[in-house]
Amino acid sequence: MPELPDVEIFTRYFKKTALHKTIGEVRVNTAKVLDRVSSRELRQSLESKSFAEARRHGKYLLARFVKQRGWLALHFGMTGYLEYFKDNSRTPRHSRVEFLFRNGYRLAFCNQRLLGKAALVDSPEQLKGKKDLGPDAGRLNKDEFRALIRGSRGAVKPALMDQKRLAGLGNIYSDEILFQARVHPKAQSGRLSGAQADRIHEKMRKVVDIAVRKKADPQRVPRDFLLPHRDTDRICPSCGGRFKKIKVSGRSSTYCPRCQKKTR
DNA sequence: AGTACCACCTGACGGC
DNA sequence: TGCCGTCAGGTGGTAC
Repeated sequence: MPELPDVEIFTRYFKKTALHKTIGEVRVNTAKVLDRVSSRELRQSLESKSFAEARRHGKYLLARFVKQRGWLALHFGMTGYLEYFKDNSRTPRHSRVEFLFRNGYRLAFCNQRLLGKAALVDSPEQLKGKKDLGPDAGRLNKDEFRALIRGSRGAVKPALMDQKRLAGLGNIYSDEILFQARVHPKAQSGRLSGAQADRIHEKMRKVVDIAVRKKADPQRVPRDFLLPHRDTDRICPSCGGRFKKIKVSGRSSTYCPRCQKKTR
């Protein structure tokens, strides 16, 4: 599930539940999710420390811990989420790493499929450098976006999803943004008009903003979004036509052939 | 610089 | 009921 809006919600959840509490123990249930850090190293870095702040960049959650400098970086893959719960309640099924606070609660980093990652980095900047991440999609202004999107060749959808260009958008929200901007996912990025680029930017800001306000819950976004129709009736809320499903650079893409023409 | 394909994983779902 | 292929909102690597 996790794209920018989801990770934003996770970050807020993390802030509410995990900041300023002493970590008594770190439990690694599935070492596979550790990215270039051993269980031992993770434990030694975090035990008897606490998280002092958390932020998000693209699809990453970053949490700074204190009494020694360092940041925990979480990437959620396709099926990741966080769960904060009381020590004596049932552990979530796919809990891979757990932070056991001294207050008797735990935070679990859950992942059904093991595509998520937990890593330690020196700083958010170091992570951005290491992963070559572009600016966050939620904090990109119109001119930056225009230059970015028109400066790339190939189809517009893979450009939106390219984390090196701009960080945070994935398959679902890229489809949503292009639907609202009325641009075909295979439209050539470099041939977009200034007006089209600006429209995509405007919709990107709008979609991200609303999705976050609706807690990234597809059931709660407005009915004129693509999202609530994508896995249900597949009827375009704008024209009443059927959505089409195609592959665009290997990812399944849903769009409305009547509302989203390649050229306009 | 693009794209296409594969790999990494688990689990749900539909067809037979 | 069971087996099988397909698909899923992630990234990273390879080859062309």
